[in-house]
Amino acid sequence: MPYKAAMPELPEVETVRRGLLPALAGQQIRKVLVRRSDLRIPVPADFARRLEGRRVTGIGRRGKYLLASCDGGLTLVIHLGMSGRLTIHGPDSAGARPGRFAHPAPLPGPHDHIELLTGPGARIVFSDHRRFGLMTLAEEASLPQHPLFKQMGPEPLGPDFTPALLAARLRGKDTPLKAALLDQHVVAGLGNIYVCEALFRAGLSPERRAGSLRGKSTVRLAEAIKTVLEEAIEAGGSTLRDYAKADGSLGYFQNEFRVYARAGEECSSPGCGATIKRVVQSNRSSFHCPRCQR
DNA sequence: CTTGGGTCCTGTGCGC
DNA sequence: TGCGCACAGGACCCAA
Repeated sequence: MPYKAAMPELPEVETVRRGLLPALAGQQIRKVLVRRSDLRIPVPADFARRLEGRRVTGIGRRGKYLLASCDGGLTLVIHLGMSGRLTIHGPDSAGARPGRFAHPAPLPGPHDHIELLTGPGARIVFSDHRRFGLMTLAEEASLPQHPLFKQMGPEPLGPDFTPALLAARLRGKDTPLKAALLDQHVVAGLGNIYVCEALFRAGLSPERRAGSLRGKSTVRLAEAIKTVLEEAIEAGGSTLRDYAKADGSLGYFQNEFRVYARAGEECSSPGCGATIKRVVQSNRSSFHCPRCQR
């Protein structure tokens, strides 16, 4: 099965965050265009009015969500869903750096739903042909209580994410490990690709009951999750320097997948020799090595 | 409470 | 060459 496009999971979102920083942080949002408001969560009717004139003070990330802090305590919340893209355009004249910005500015495409204008010709375009993504606003002070974040699990790259914490999150769960790790309430930011890859690196079967992990397995899993995410961010960062779009889709980490989309290929583990299998769990493909992963 | 399945959306790639 | 359909999947929603 050929690899198609990068799905925005934590590493891709982090790559987008870093790519967006120089174009948006410190800038004033002068004008907001909402061409379509029927995203996963409807864009609020007062979205443009509340955002226009604010200065972006920083860009953070929580799980797969981007959080653009604006002055006045307002936060622009962005989720890329499956197919969301943020493209940086302009500016028109001074400062345009070929290869860094997409230019000249094309006419808006049918899936360019929201534009943030930051200067003459300078803008950030949010496009999402499947409209699984969203853009909305929230008061920064109330973000922890926001429905999107209130129940969200720990950041896997945060200092709190220890094997003990992971063990506590998985304890008592009767679901397969695959489903448990896809659940954003257990750990934030993992999607199908990195769950597959982390489970391979940890030597754990995606069909293993989540509550059955003990000591060393939990340690291996927590370390595998951190390692695979860090490696993917590193790969994304290395390509971001060279390409125009802050969409996280041009990373080379796809070449590093050891099981994802590799059904039928030989396991890359030295001396294993088994064939990578694809099984369907929760209507999602799970790729794994039946010999290395128990 | 937990768990699992359906659903949304549209571009891509395959078989016939 | 064109048509129809399976597939990709993040996260919400609801039923059991």
